[in-house]
Amino acid sequence: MTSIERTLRADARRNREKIFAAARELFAREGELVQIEEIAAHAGVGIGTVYRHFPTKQALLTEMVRTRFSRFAEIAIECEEMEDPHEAVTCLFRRSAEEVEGDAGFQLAMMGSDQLHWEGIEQEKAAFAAPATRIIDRAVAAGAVREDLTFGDFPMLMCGITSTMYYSPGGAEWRRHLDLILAGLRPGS
Amino acid sequence: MTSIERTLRADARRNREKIFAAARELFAREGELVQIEEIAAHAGVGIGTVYRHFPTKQALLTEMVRTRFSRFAEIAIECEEMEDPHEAVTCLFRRSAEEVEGDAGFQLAMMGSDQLHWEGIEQEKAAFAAPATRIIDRAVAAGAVREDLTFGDFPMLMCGITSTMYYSPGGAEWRRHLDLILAGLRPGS
DNA sequence: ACCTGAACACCGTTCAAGT
DNA sequence: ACCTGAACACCGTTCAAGT
Repeated sequence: MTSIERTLRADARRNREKIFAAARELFAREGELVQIEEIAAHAGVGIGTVYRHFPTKQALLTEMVRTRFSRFAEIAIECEEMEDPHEAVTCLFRRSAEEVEGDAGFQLAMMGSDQLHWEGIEQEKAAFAAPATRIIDRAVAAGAVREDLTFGDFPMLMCGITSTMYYSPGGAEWRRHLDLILAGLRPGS
Repeated sequence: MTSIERTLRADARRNREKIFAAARELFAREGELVQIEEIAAHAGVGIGTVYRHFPTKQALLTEMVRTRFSRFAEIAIECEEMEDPHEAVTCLFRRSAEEVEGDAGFQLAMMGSDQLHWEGIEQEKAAFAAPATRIIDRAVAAGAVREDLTFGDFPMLMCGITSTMYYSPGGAEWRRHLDLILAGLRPGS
């Protein structure tokens, strides 16, 4: 709980949480198509209350992406514990992708994670980048992946996989995409 | 020139062309952010005239994507002429990607090329699919790429590469993405 | 036949009035 | 302090009036 949330009046904090939960559910289902009025209705508050807690629609969505994204650091840390350097890399890609599955809004966010759209989650990015970089560097050092692989490739490739999820929803087509990507990481290009 | 364009009054046809040219330029530069009013102003006509020629904004954009996309078939046919089966595949990916470069609107279209958004270009898709399928099947038969590669992988992978172009504009980062993809197509996964 | 732009609809955002 | 929803702004789309 942040200090802002701590100092909120009890009813205001409940409202904030209801708005957040509604937004999360609807954003996951409908992506950027969610309307503020719909979120407000679903949360049982007026639109003005939504704007009191989140200055813009974008700010609300960013806040949700932040919480979702923070899971990535945990995943990376878990993958890092794997013995085999190559399996750790595979784990990093696969589990990150699975985390995005089923949340259209989060997928959109991941597609543009380099972009201005999603400023404000720098801290979460850094918390993920540290273990993820170690995983990739270790695999490079062990000769388990192509020697020019860097952490910077991760968001780029993730963007591609996520695009497949978003534009070919429901199916498991993205797993095929992932497999081809992983094949491309093998050493000796 | 389609039969519809042929039967248009001379001034109407000129207007249609001006609208189309304006839309193409602005869509390439601004993507989906282009406003109809801006296109109309740039073409020197009223907004009503834009709607007379194209029933919706989406229809106008689809029409432009259609002309852009028709280049893909030509590219595929040229790539097919290459001696080396593997080089033909590389050519197909690289030149298709280059065709999309520098046109933000077209990139958006390619990202969702499987999707409803871009219905109405089936004919152009088929004209591209035929030579592209031959290129890929030939490379598979020659053992030049992984044996499970199919034409269906092309739009999926293109979607990924195009996402990198769109979300990391200007840079050549997408070429890195392409290189990793191509590496993933090598035989023996 | 075709063109025009005022008017309408929709949705993000603001703010005066209420508790 | 916080909540509410009518009102505003913006942009896609329509349609009555004009040539």
